[in-house]
Amino acid sequence: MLNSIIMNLEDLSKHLKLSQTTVSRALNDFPEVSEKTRSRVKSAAQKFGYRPSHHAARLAKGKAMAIGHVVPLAEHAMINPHFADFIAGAGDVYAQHHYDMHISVVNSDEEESLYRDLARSGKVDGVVVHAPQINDYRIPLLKELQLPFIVHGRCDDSTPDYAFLDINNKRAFSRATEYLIDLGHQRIALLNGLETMSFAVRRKLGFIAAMEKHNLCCDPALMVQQEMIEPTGYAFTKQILALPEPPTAMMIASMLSAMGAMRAIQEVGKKVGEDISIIVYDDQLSFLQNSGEIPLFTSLRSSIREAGKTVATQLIQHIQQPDNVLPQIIWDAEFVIGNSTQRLQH
Amino acid sequence: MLNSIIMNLEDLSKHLKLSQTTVSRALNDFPEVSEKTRSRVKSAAQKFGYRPSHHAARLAKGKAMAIGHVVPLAEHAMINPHFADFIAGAGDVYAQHHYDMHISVVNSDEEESLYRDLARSGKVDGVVVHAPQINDYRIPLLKELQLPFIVHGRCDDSTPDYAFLDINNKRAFSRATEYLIDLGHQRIALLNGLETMSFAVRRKLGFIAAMEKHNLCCDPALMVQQEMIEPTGYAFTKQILALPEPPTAMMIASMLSAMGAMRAIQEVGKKVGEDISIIVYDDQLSFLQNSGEIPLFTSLRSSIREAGKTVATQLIQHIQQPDNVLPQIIWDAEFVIGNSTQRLQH
DNA sequence: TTGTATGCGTTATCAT
DNA sequence: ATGATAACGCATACAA
Repeated sequence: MLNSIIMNLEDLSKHLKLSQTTVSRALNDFPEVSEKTRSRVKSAAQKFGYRPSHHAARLAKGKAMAIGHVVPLAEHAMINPHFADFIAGAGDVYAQHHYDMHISVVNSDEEESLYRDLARSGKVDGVVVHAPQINDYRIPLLKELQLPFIVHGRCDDSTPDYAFLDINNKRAFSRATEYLIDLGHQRIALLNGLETMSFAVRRKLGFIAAMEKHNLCCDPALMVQQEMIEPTGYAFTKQILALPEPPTAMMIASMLSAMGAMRAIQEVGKKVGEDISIIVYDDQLSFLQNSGEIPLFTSLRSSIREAGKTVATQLIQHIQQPDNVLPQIIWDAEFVIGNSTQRLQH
Repeated sequence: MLNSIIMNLEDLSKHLKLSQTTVSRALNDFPEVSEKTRSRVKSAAQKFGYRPSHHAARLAKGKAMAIGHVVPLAEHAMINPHFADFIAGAGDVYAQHHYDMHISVVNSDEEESLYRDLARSGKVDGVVVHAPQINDYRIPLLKELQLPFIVHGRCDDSTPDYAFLDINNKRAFSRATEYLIDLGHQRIALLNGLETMSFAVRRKLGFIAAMEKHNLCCDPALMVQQEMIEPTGYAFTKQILALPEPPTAMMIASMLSAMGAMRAIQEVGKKVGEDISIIVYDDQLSFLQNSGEIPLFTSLRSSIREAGKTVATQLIQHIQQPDNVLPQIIWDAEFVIGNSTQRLQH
């Protein structure tokens, strides 16, 4: 390959003594081009390492062939550990469909302006909305801008129609809580995520529904909403284990929190499963595997990477065929029995 | 704002009864435009929600105003948990400088082709090379393609000149190992990362250098190279604790592995710090904080998010002023005493 | 099956 | 201080 020369379509067509049109058609696999010409063109392109100018092609076509992801992030804020796996799944799909992935890291106060720019500048053909909030302003904004989008997660139910992929978090948590109750547990703690996140609200609703159905009380001292990381899981678990009447079971909203909870439990000399039962929501992050023949934790699980794939696929389909209306998808989390739950011993 | 209409430069200039040239100059803050005209143009642009077409501007300027990041990823492979924090740091800098971040997820076998496309298509003005390997083919490739790049990490020393930002991993590990030796430890385990990664090789070199300096033997049974995640840390630690002569201290290459090691240690009824000392390399991932007044772990630490910022800054500087040659930067990891190390008890 | 001419929406050059 | 006109490098409607 002759990489010292950078060729454009004009150079290449002159070299081949063909028109730019024909060369363009040959490279883009138009059917009317003769096989002979096509192979001649393609091998020349290969030889010279020709690649069409991205921006020229996009300008001519009027399509960005790119999807945007916006990551709101204050200076010292935590970046959501789920993000990488979601991106990996979505990025995989983009690559297959020859779409580009455009990621913007942005201060919260500039976020609206960013969405406007994304829509009007033609940088992207659509966006994925991450971390939906209660009553999220982005849904009406994106509708106004007429920029195709799909939400990973859900806003509250009062929000008008929009496309999303979400887990049935309420059902997942009510079901798992009932499982603990069936095992005889009555004092059950809820280690939840921040309640600005709609998934956390739904999980709490599911938890409460199960408890109330069985006439059990939700002790506020056993419930917390906080960032789902190891240290917070550790601290809260330490705290509730020191209560006069500690819980015998816990519902935990993430693997990272569960790691912290486990550390706290072991530190006070108790055993997960035997002395205290745990069910954890497992997003199957690639670096936090809860697998094996019998997994460490009894868990609710769904793959966030698969979610990324599905969201990306749906959005691309819609962009390519706008009459193909974006769906509302709700997945049920899988419930997997592991080693962290046992019948309550008396 | 009137968002129903999408205006381009021509529309806007006609509305203002000015030439496109003047409008463009006003919006791009050229000095020759009168203040009166500029403010008139800008407020009209604001009013109509005008944003210049991204691809048209890029085509005209001949610059992509974008930086690429390539994430090689097989179907079921793990995505590096460090990636998100690095991206957060880099993305922050891109936003400040009005650069776009372009991320490609790619199968390893298509990676070379992707780099060629990135370079020739003008999609990006430069790339960040992640996870450098021993004798990494990407360095000569990117040089051949004349695409500006900077490596996060380092290849082996035989590789010709290239720009990078790396930690002095060898010194970090030799220093920390010596600290353990000074505390009286002699049987020290090394829980390292995969040895295809150059940082793991350097860390091992540092470990061995310290041990040999003090005439201590590096028992192969106490050393492992594996993916740095919780389950592998757990399994290896379980294994070495069951040896007839278990180690009294461990050097661990990541926080995730250390979480696993801690779980194994607690499970056999021993205490981190008291019964076994641990020093961990802490990349300060935002979701794995090892902070507090006295941190849980004695650690070597450096912020991967800061690394992302610095790498991005350097690359942008070089792209904007190519005579501003890309540097080779080596940071020393900070050594912080926490609660996981103690003098060996006899 | 191939070629000609034009458009995409900017920025840059050269006038005025 | 402002304007007319020409790139930028493709894709595409229309012609042959």
